[in-house]
Amino acid sequence: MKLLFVEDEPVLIEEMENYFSSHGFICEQATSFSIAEEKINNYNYDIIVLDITLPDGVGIDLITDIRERNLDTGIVILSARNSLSDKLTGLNLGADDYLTKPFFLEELSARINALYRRKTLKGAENICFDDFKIDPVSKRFFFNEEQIGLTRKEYEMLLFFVVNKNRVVSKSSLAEHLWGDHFDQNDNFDTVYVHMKNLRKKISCASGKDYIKTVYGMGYKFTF
Amino acid sequence: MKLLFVEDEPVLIEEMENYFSSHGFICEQATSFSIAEEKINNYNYDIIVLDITLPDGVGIDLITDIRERNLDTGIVILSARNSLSDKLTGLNLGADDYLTKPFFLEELSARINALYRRKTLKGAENICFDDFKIDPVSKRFFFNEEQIGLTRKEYEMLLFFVVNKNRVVSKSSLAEHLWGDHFDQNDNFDTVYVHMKNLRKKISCASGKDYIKTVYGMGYKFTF
DNA sequence: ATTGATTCTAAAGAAATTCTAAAGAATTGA
DNA sequence: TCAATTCTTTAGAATTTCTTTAGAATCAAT
Repeated sequence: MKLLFVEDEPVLIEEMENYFSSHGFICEQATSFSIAEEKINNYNYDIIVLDITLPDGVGIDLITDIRERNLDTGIVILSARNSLSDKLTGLNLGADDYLTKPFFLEELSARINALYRRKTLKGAENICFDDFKIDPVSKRFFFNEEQIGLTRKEYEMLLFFVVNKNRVVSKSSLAEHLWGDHFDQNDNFDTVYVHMKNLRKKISCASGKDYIKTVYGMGYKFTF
Repeated sequence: MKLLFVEDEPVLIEEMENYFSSHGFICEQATSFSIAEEKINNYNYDIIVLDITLPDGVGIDLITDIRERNLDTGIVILSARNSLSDKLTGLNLGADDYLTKPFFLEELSARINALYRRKTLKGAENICFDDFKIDPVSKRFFFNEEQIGLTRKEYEMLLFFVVNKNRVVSKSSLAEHLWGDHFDQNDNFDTVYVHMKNLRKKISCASGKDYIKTVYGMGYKFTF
């Protein structure tokens, strides 16, 4: 679950990142219009929290970029002005929700969670393969109705593999997905290896099969 | 897949080389106009990333050199934020894409991959010949839908042959393509021979045919 | 604070790939 | 034909990449 915060106030953006990353979201920041534009055009986010007053542009203009790129991205608008017209323009352009500054993080959280629920509930009730079932709402994983306890990283990893089934997933893109900005190219893949090991073990303990193949020098491939 | 980075900022060029070589590309650097010119006139690259502001010349002037030499080379221009006219001239002269500095490596990556896809598949999803199929996205090779596990060198070698089908490929250009700068003219071709052997074996094991003919004293020729 | 769970680091060992070297086969041209 | 050159093949050494383990650091909840 990847969020992007577009906001120029350093204190607020830090607070949001802190709060949501500690609540299990993978977070990225964009502190200006131009940064936001570049990120939006090159990545997919599940939800984007968008301040509409930015030093180098009007946040609302980003909404069309977002919608062009991915119809499924949730958009929450933040505005200092409690102006009805901004709100309406934003919602008309395709924002999903609106919040007036100042606000409590808990309120933003409630809205993001609601949006997340709407998004995940919409198409995908449960993801099933063989005797496995993934419930994206409760973030749980089952084998024959028996729950397999996964940690957050393991769950995110599995979901990424399932979404990219039958495709070779490079370690870099896996790491980028799991750690976002915070994974840097010079880091080694030690932690990726460890999480892989643990995830594989849990899956094969339950089913006896190994669904994730290693593609030497390329990455991993999940098939079912 | 061979890239050339033309860029005079040492930090940036190192970052780019790091990033892309760890993502499976073969990379070379040119830190000045003159070096770039020399390389472009003597080697072929799949994609050239070209900073247009260089200490000893204007990068745009290289575009015509590149186009004269090889119509198929992808060109991505890097430019400072304000110089719109440069970008337009570049695109008019035959660049394929441009990127404004500063940028995220991931963005450059997205564009290079897009260009690569456009180049290698030109519309079609996969490259096919006889009962073989190459999927350039996941870098896999199939015979009758059965995957043939190739190592990276074998895969790059095969792709080079397929791209140059019906043409005699010299060992030098093959080595040049596979090892770039790191292959030096005094090296012998022992490893080329070994990889050839292994690639041929895998192909003929699957199909019973030998697609790669030896042209004594010249090189190899791939036909189908 | 203490506990327990998760995540990360580091290092050793395994496995796959890549390269080296050397011997033998094929091709060329004198 | 035969020497020189070029290419093929093989075996194994070196290197790179991946797995596994154990324990340290971090985080979360009591």
